[in-house]
Amino acid sequence: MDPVVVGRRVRALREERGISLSTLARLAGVGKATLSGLEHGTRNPTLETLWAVTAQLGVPLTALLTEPAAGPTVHGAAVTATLLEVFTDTDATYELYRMRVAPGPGQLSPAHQPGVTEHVTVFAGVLRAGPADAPLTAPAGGHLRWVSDVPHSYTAVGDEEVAASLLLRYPRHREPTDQARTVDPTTEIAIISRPSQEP
Amino acid sequence: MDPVVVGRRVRALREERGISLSTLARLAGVGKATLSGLEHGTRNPTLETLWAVTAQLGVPLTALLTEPAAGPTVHGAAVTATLLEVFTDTDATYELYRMRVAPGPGQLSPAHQPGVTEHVTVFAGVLRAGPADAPLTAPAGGHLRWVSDVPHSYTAVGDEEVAASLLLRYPRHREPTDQARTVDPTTEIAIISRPSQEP
DNA sequence: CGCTGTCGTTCCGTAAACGGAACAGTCGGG
DNA sequence: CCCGACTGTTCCGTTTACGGAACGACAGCG
Repeated sequence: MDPVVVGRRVRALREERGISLSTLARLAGVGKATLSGLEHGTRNPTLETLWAVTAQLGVPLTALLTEPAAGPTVHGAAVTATLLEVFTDTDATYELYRMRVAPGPGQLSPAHQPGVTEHVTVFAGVLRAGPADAPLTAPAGGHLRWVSDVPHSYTAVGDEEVAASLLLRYPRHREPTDQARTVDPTTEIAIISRPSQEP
Repeated sequence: MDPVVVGRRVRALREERGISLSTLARLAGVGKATLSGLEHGTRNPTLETLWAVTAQLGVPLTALLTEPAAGPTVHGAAVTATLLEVFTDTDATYELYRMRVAPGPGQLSPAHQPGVTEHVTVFAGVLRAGPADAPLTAPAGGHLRWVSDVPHSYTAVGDEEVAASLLLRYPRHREPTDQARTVDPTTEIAIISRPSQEP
């Protein structure tokens, strides 16, 4: 792990909050020299120092050291999705992904079960996604939503990689499939990136 | 964060692999005294030391530093938000939260830095949120977006608790060189929702 | 112009984290 | 028994990360 990367992230997080190095050092109870060296990557910070700084920034230590893939990640032709959270509600099951779409020819995904909807929030780049016969387009900051019981596509418009969050909503209608539709992330992810057998 | 907890995890990981303290110290290239003190929590380890040890154990640093069960949760009057992920892009830093809004009187949050936008996807319930003087409403499946450089509110409509995902976008700070003002996607969003001008 | 405050960096003495060596304790073989 | 190889802990000199102070740069104000 590169201490320079850690330092850049600390500085970025600090500047986003609009507080100065001196102020953050005082709030975190560390010396200004320590914080300055930490942000430049010229020091080899102590766990205590990192903890004090990140606690004041309100982020977990993971935010600085997030080199490994936190969750199960799938790679498709153009789409790379990381599962962030799965949770069930009274009437539906939700899966929240962080998605990246590489520029190029895009990717086609098969239909989901009836009633499944997808909700995409675009962070960066321009994304064209939705039903294969009528895709929608959204720039950074935009939002897309469609019923994905038909084949649907994901395509990055332009040369920039698209970053987005993808929410899949599976309505709870009792599925008597013997295949024990579990909440196993791997099977769910497989649906996204890889054609699965239609029943 | 308790260094004793970190030490216990290191020792547990090491013993799971059936290797001795001496050999791990030798493989990781750290002194036995360092590793012993680290496992006992009597030292305040350096990032370099932690990295060397975890690399030999084959686990990410987060395995030692991640909080049990979840990230930090922010509790407000009506809003409970847990930070899921922080990631930085070329243009901005994003913080993705899972948010719950309890029914009843809402909650008012102070303004963020200029250019910061919030993106909310509602999973369940009906949410009214946005700038305090002009909030927006979205049912389950809906999506809200606003520029949060003004005080903004979160309110659950009805008796049902609201579940949603909240994305905070902090654009990278670039001091206003108006002559070099390029087509920044943030600008478009700002115009749509609220014309934020320099004071 | 100086005065005053804050910005971030650099200098420096001190405290402590570091690696190497020496330490007691344990196991198995000659 | 003795020995050697090993365990993990403790001692110690060196290295270095630490916080405080001093520094130059910049901005607002009289």
